[in-house]
Amino acid sequence: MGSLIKIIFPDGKEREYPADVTARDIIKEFDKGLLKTSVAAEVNGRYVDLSSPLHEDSVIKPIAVDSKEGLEIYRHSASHVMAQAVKELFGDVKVAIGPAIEDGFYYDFDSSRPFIPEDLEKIEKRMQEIVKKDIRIERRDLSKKEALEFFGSMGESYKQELINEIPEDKVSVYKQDGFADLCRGSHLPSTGWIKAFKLTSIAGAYWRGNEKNKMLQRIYGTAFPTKKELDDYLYRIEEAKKRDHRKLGKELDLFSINDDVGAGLVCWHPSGAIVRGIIEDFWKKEHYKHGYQIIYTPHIAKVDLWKTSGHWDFYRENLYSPMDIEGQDFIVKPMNCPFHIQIYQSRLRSYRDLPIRYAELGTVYRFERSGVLHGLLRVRGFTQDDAHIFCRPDQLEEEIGNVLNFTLYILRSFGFNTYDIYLSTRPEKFVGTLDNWAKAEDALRSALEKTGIPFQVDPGEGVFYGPKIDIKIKDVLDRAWQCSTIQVDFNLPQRFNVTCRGEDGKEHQPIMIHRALMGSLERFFGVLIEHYAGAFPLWLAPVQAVILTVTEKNNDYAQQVYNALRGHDIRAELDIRNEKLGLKIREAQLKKIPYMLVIGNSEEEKRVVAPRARSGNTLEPMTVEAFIGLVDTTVNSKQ
RNA sequence: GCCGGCGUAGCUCAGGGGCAGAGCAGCUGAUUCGUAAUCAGCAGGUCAAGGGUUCAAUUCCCUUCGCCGGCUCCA
Repeated sequence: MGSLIKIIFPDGKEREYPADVTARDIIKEFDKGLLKTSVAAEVNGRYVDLSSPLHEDSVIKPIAVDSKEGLEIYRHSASHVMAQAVKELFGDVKVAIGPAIEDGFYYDFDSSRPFIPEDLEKIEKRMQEIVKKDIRIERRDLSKKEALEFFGSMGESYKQELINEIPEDKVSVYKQDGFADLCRGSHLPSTGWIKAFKLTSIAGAYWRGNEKNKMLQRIYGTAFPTKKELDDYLYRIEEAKKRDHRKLGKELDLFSINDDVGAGLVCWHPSGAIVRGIIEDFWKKEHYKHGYQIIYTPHIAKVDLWKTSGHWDFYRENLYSPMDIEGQDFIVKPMNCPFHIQIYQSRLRSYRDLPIRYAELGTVYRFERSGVLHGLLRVRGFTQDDAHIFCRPDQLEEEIGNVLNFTLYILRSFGFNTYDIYLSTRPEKFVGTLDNWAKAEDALRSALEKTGIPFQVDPGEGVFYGPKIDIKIKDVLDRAWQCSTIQVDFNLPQRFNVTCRGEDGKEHQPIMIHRALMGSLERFFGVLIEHYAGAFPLWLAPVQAVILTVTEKNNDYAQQVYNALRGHDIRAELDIRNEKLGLKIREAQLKKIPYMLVIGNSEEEKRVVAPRARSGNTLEPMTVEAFIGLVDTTVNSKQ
């Protein structure tokens, strides 16, 4: 008291203040208007409440409600308001944790009675009341002992458990009315700040994410600074649902997953199969170009193969049970690698032969727990675009670089230009030598750096047998799906005793690289459907053009046009039904067919077609040859 | 696997202890039509499956299967 501290403003100016000045006072003096939009302040790199007194020389920066940090604070306070509402409405609940998340917030409760959807409305209503009361949110710093007693007296055992794990002596508690929560902060000044929120769903969630613990009830919600932003968000969610590949898959007749067949097993319908066929053809052509050899291997094999590989021990949970064939156990394959190794080992290999790159569109089956299945994105049977590269240590870096560039080239061909890339390094349990790991990690890292694309390192997240690069693609609901993976493997070559004859005439062990570019065709197709909202670009579209007649009088000419297109390998359909043009266009539009070729009397007279693009644009009438040329150019550019 | 919700015609969905409903799609007929729905008629069902309660179950209860939202898991 009496002493002064030096404050550095956001604009760099300095001024002195008494030592108990609050962040609010300073921001107010700096810019009064700013106070209305600031939810907290960043002081010396730490977030503090506006009401916190500053005790030392500080660099201060207001946190705006619409900044990333501000929104997080805003939502975190919204989750506290929800918890208060729940505690008020349902007396016997205990609170667990309630953070802000990417699109909103959640809070986990331990409640003897499960929440039902109607409860959400009740809770929302109570939240409105709490917001209306504009209750001050106050911070109190307590010693751990005080905090333990405080939460103990309320029976909040989860909070006690959390307190016990906090290393510092002091903890902070945020209070609003009778509700108090253990929380690092910071928070909004009062509940009245919360303008727009909505509770979205109820779900079970294990305490601390561990399935051995009790399952709690989680309520998800979201909050935005304005009603408009909330509405926009909810609208975006609705729009995203329209792109859901499960919905579009049915509407566009692309695939089905049928109870009678079994959960997680995909049937590709003709239209979906055409897209898959095009993807596969493209994939094969590019693999030959990039020095791969394409192979085929069986769907079942003796279980011993997977005992040797180690999968039988490590991943038994995910393998289907063996079937007895003439007294020997066979299983349906969960991976392709052992077969590729067998092919490698079918004769003696020289170091001169390496690298050997075997690629296969291999269909594998893995048991996934029923709760995790999800359309095409998480299934029990799928086709990997798999490859195994056997190379010498000195070839590793170049091979990884090639694979990475190849992957990006393929993904870009399908219109995917942004990804999340992760480099996972050596975990605690690992096989192979430290030296090899270091070399492999360096090879992966340097290959990634050469692409210039940002990536994230996940320390210790590698598989036990080697480091890896994962590339994730985001779907429209912003869920990230792993497609591409590049993994170095020191383990399998050892287990199968994979060797090559070296320059010195002795046996050497090559390194194996596992890689999948699209991951699985099923998942990739699912992501593709959502990416394009079912409106596939011309080169992938199951039907590229449909010929629509105005009346039956034009049938003969329409048939000639159809034959011409078919003759040029254009996937065309002929709609000569006795229906009005408007209906035919509507139906073609709903099927998302790229081009509709309208043929009436005037087109027939001039021997032309009148194309209408999927966008709704009508093009100038053109000859069939001109249209074929247009299709060829567009297909070649993959637009 | 766990928590919650759901399962009715090919699709989207309403209904509800006492004869099972609509729209679209389908079929038949009429209509010959110019850029997102022509009109009329007909047909369509073990109400997911199995068990229980009841005079009576599609409806209420239990089990199983599947789907949806999460959790956990994901070589």
